[in-house]
Amino acid sequence: MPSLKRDPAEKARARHDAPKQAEILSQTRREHANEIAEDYVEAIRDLVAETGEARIVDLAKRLGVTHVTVSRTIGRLQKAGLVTSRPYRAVFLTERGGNLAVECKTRHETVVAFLRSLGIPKHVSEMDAEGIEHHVSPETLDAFKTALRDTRK
Amino acid sequence: MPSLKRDPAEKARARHDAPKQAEILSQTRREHANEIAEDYVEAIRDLVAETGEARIVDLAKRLGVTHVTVSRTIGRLQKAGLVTSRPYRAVFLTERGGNLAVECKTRHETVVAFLRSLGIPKHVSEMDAEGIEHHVSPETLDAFKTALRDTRK
DNA sequence: TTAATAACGTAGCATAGGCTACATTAATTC
DNA sequence: GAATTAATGTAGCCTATGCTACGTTATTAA
Repeated sequence: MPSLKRDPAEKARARHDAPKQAEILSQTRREHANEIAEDYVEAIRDLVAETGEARIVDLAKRLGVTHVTVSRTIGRLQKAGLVTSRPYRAVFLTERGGNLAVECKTRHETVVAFLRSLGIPKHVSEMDAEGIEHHVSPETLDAFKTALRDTRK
Repeated sequence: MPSLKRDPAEKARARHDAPKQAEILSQTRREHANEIAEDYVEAIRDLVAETGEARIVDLAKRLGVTHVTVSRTIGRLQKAGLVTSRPYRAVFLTERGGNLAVECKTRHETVVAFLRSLGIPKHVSEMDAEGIEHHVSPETLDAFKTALRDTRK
């Protein structure tokens, strides 16, 4: 019968790596909060590069959500200082938003190139990179770049 | 002055890859829904292996959230058929939950081993793997395994 | 056997991120 | 210049995932 108050020895063992694991998972959750911001600034940057401006409808199409969701999220990004927006006008990146976008873009490209270098097909690389890129630390990104250099040699 | 109805040519260009990109991002969002389930079944599996049962408090400690969050999530996992639970009792995995846990564990270990093989330090590998593992397709996982085999040769 | 306490449950709040339905604004067009 | 329509905004709903505060249950210990 499982007891409500467990053997302290077992508890200690169970808890041994718990704080460390908890910290890792908390960190991963924190990263997730940034994923959407990164996806948005990347999309805004692309649209501005392609058409000169980022309209809410086009962001909605590119991100696969409704314009309502985009509109609300843009409000949050504006509060976060990543974009500027005025009612019924296009959205643009602030300097901070632009820097983040560039960082995301290069990181994305590195991850895709690295996966491709492992022989993974293009569409799979693109798909996986979209999820992976938000969880790649600078150290790991460097390791990817190094591996790419070595492959090309 | 930005116009509300844009040049159709520019619009078409902007929208060119939008559906594809939207689908990728939607898929990534869908994956996210499974991430927490995977983290939970892994934690439950570990606790059962270590102490014979998975109590809510211990899950809370390991996952870095309060027991309330765990309790509610366990309810969802039960509805999803991944765990069994009764009030004031420990949580256990169903067969499906167990299978998922094993799959997650081996995938996690593969990702960590692969990152380690790139020269990335242990703690960084563990940290990044926690985020990356949920976004690794079977193809990419195979590529990781192959790369590991080649490294060891 | 009763009191203490650890574990768990419940109520209720917050935020993020989705949605539909409908109102409003601004650009185009007639 | 008025009508049309695309783009945007607003209201309101949903789920998931966090939380605190407080009540309840079950085990342990006095």
